[in-house]
Amino acid sequence: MALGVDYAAQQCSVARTLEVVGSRWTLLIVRDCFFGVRRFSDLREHLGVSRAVLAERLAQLVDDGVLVRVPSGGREAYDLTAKGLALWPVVVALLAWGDEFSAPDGPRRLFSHAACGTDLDRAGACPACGTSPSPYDVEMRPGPGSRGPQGPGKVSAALQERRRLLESI
Amino acid sequence: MALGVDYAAQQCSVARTLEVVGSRWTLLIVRDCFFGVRRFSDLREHLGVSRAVLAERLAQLVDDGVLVRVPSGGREAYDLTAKGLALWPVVVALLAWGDEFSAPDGPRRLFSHAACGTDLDRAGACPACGTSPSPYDVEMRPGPGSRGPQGPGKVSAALQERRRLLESI
DNA sequence: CAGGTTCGGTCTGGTCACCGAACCGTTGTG
DNA sequence: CACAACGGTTCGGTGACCAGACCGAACCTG
Repeated sequence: MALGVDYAAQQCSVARTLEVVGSRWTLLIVRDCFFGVRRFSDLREHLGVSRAVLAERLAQLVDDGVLVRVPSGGREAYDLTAKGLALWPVVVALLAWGDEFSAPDGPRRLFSHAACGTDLDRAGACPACGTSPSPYDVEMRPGPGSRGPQGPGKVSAALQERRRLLESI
Repeated sequence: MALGVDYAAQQCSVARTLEVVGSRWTLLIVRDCFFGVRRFSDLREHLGVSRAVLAERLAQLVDDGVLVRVPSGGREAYDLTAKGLALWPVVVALLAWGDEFSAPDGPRRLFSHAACGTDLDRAGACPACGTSPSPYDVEMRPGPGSRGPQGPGKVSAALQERRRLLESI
């Protein structure tokens, strides 16, 4: 991780993972990528992170093979790679814990299996199908804990719509 | 999180969770608690974190209800609360990702369901029973990626033994 | 093509978190 | 009682993070 980038002698896989995604903002950037935020300015608007840090994190994530930088309509965009998509269970686990202990009004977002419409359980699995759908097959919509868009920006507004994960905003 | 503790306006559960466990070392401390490390000096020996930071993190985790401080044989110890135990899926998800992408020799540790002896899958579920066992019912042992104790300390040595999770070292 | 705007960054100066090392009070132990 | 181990706290030094200024390239706009 940044923050004194290495957990030195740690061989443990948890530490190895945190070296990649353990820095401040990194996992929130990854989360936003799952939500379809792909552009520098959109990430900046939605996260409120400083330009310098965002640039550094994106470069690091590209370096680590979590994201790829792709030109898109004359501008740059960042897409999750297979390695990045594999972080979905991490995001789900963090989300579930936050929903359970820090969301008194209930989840702010709900996720459902697009194929069958069933809401996912806390582990990210579809109770009806008995499988854990890929994020491509997951739909997101506001939940009871939602208090409307959190900011005035177009990204916050877009994330209030029912939408498919990974679909570009 | 420390590191400029708050993700400000972020209402998202992922951000809320990271405010609690997103600081450097925090999740490694929690991981060690699952492994049975309970004492200040043992955590320090195993993690190599500075005294000041460890003290601050432990105090914060107790404040946040993830750990409880309990006297144990005249000394202090830290135990996971129910809220802390609920972080098991987060640790499992990070572990799985690290095993998949940063462990060329295979996992350093393997986990099995104590009740039936079956190895857990990447999601932390028991393929034989079809359930995700509580960490109390999980046994840990060295895997193919293990290169022996990573340090000379008694904690590193103890973690090379086959042992039940959460069992005090 | 001149002038302005948007985008995706880099640079800078200040602040705050992290680090190693030293210090300190309490609790066993010989 | 001397002494060590434990669980911290305190203290400079270093480096990460922040907001804000600056900058080059691409794209309108007239």
